[in-house]
Amino acid sequence: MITSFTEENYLKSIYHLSPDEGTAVNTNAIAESLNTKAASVTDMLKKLADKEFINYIKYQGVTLTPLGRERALNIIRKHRLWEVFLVEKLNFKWDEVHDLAEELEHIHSDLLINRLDEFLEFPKTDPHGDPIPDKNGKFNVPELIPISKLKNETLGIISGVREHSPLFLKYLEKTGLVLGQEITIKEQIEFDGSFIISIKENDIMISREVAKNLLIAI
Amino acid sequence: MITSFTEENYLKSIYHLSPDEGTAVNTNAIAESLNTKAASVTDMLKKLADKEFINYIKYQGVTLTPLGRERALNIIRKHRLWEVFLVEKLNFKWDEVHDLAEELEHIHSDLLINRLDEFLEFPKTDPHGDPIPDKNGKFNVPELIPISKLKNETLGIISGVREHSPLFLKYLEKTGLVLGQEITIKEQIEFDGSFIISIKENDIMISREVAKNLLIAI
DNA sequence: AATAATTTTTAGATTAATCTAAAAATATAA
DNA sequence: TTATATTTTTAGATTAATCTAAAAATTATT
Repeated sequence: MITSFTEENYLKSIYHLSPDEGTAVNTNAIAESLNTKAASVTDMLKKLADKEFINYIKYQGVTLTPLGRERALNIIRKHRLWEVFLVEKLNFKWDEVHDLAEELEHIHSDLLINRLDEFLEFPKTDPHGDPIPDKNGKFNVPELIPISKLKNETLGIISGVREHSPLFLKYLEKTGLVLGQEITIKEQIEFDGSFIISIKENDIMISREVAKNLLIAI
Repeated sequence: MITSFTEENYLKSIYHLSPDEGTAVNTNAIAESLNTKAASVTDMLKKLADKEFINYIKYQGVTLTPLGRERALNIIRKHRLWEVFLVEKLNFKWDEVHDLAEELEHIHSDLLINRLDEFLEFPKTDPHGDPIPDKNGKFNVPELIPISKLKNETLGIISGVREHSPLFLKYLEKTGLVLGQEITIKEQIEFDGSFIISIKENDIMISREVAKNLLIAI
């Protein structure tokens, strides 16, 4: 079954908005995430339901069918592998690759993406630490915890982000908060929820907002 | 000025159908090359003329404006660089890359394509011997001559093809008629216009049809 | 449980790209 | 040079994706 770029973006959006597999996703949430209107979403949901990519009951939101989930993961796989390519081979920064990957993810060829995977030596994560599904859609969800939930004196390695905006990523880069960096949580300031963490022998302060969006492997 | 995939395919088609810059291209020729109908072409020509990519006079065919030519060459540049990438880095065969490059050529980013160009070490030709325009749209047209126009005892190097169908390319590959291969024209058979050529100490026969589509640098 | 607020869907348009069929213009041939 | 053939354009529909405005359904609140 052929899918248009638009359909693929809807499937991806529904996937990303599902906290777990069974929970239904709202029309409005999809509309917001795709910068479109609820009426447009309803139209597309009917179409995706016809094609058996989603389970759709009027007014009740949607869930992905196994077929829809497979397709969504295939697109996410492509997105993340292209991101690795852009960063590893073409020297893009991690804050520059998202929009390009949004285009590249829609290139329709499993052979191409599997060759790319091989060329990149089967990376397990993308430049933001997000896991890359293998050709069968399987991937490990690493157990990452936001700094905001960690206790003082915890030692860990920066391994992912919850927020992918270029502004946030550039800030992290500038501050040395890059993937793989070891840090220690020193203390939380009660007043505003900000944190003092130590990184490379220095103590630095990060806001609660940053702490919530920086993921650590312990 | 943003261009849709469709508009880009029209520009590319018009470029490829212009034997030289001044000569107008017919509506029907475009329709045939894009597998569409003349009525659809007329509609699109009006649009491209509005956007100042082409000079269009009703019933008189079209030529590219400098802007249209620039855009066409930019797409061709992308197409050919992606083909090099697919062959050199992802181990595709020269008969497998066309359709993929048709998709990849529409990725909108000059930065990406310039980085790719650099990564590939600024190739001058694609896997079929076609020249790759540089970032300013400049390229050398190599002087290539079809075997069918060469005299006996001419020695030359296979450097391009006039026909890009996978069937033809696979045949060439199987027969050892690959880019860079040195050959000598031995004789032409008057009866059917076929040729006997020598390649790696062996004499082989190729049809007139093949001889017309195999380009040689002398 | 009735009312208010919110969410979602329907109805009816719009735009880009396409089509078929018919009309108009151009090119070719008697 | 008139008639015929071919090419191109116009007219009017169609499809995918979108929109606004209004109606319907669901959820929240008194």
